Amino acid sequence: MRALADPTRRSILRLVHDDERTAGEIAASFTMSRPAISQHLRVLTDADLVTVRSEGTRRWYRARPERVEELRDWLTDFWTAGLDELKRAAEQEEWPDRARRRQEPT
Amino acid sequence: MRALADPTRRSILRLVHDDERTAGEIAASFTMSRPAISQHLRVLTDADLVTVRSEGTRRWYRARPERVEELRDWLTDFWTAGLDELKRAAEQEEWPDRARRRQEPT
DNA sequence: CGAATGCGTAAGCAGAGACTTACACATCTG
DNA sequence: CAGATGTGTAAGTCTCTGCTTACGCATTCG
Repeated sequence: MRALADPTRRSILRLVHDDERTAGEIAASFTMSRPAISQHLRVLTDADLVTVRSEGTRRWYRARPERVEELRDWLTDFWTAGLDELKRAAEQEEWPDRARRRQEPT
Repeated sequence: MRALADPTRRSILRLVHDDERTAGEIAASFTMSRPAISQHLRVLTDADLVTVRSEGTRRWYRARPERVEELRDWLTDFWTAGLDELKRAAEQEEWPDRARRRQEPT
């Protein structure tokens, strides 16, 4: 989710949507420095939104469409299905008990 | 999009999904300070994800479901429909012309 | 009125995030 | 092997974000 929050990363994702591309090719599409793109690519791969394939010195990147769809489905679920359970969970916060857990619900 | 990137804001959104709630009620659901929630509510209202209604000294918040669905639709479009145009636009970056605009594509 | 309630805003701070330049490393190529 | 090529990593900077405390401003209520 956070990976998609950045516009540059969204652009990158679209670039490698149907064509495999090398890091250099991708970087050439932007004005910013190559390392910056490399870091964005790292975020995207960590989020499993793209896959990498090494070929010689080059690294080919490709999007993983199923992951984006996963995210869209999650967004749907977030909003409709299972809402009641989630809401109840959120409301539990209203009566804090001693076992206070880190604030990182879905 | 950025508004949904924060987990606290997502929780708030769910809280006011089907019930109108006051700022105080919402704040009581979290461990963090009330002003912090107030700021999150501001982000959400700025993003038109919730509406506010003043009643006396209280402020009632409610989610705008259509906006979330809008976002989900956007995500779908982002990934499927209109992809070619968007991709072409992104690739234009490859040949930067003098009129360089701020890096903020979709 | 004046105090109390319910909120938002201001200001400050610590940490995260998106860049940069400089560098390291692997792989091809002569 | 040595240089060139393609790429990731390190380290530093600047800005944004999410919090906090302190305060200000309406509204209600005694």
